[in-house]
Amino acid sequence: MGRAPCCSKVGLHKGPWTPKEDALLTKYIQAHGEGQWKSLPKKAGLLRCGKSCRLRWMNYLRPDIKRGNITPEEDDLIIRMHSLLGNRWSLIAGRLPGRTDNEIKNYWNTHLCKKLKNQGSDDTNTDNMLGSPEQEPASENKKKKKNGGKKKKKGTNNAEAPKTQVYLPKPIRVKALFLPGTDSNSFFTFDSNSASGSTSQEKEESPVTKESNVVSEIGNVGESGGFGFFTQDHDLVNASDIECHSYFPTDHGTLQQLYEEYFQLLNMDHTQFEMNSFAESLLM
DNA sequence: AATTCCTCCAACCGCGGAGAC
DNA sequence: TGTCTCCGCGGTTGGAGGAAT
Repeated sequence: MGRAPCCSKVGLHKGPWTPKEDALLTKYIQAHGEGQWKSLPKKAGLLRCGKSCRLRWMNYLRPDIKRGNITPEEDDLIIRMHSLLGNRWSLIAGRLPGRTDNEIKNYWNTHLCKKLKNQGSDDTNTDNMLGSPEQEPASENKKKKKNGGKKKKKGTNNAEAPKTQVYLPKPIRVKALFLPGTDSNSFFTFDSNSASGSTSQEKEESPVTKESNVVSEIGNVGESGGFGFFTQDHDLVNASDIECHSYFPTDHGTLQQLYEEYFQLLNMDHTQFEMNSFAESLLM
């Protein structure tokens, strides 16, 4: 007995948005701000569910949305971020100002997946990424569907696809931090999470071992648009303020040093950061 | 010109986390 | 502590439009 779709209420519109609906939504949000999505449609005079309104606003109507083709620089960044983070579209989108997670997800599924396959890269196989589930391009799914394939439900394919053993605490969403007075590379997104959140199965392997793997993976990222890290005092240090601001350190000694610094923080009982945070912080 | 196939992307669906109660 | 509601995310679908036959 599944949950009823949020738009199942009789009389609510579904499908493409009309210019009139867009105008109503935009006008309302400009007057009252975002949020309260549940009650927003009623107040704005829209026959839509709140979820639909949120999606429309976030993906298309927001004034800071950048429309148009993905640039080669963005393309490159998406590939590198994806190799590190897997299908964390919102995190990747957070690194690309004006781009939405939906847009990046679509772009990945339609362009990059294909491109990387043609290049013989294994990056399309997300099994080796940080906890991302295996994923096929949308077109592949569609072909399956056309051949009589059924919609894959979350959590129903565990028996078929063996779970990866990669340690991955589920991240908690935290708003991106904007460090004033610097360029767009200076903002910094991180996840905070308790390292104790892992399951007994996940604990079988030492976090040190797994995190070391992540560090070695970071080493493959190559140059990145700046990064930041935590100091012992937990201050954020913006990479643009330090010498190596534009390039990721590629020598293992530096990486090892950063990793050890991170691991010390892990051992502090009041502040524990998950490995993803570390990896992300290095990327930012 | 008609039909089929393929690609792209806007939008929907279901799930899980966080916070309120 | 358990339940409920809201929000946000990732996966998936469906249709429009272009390309190929």
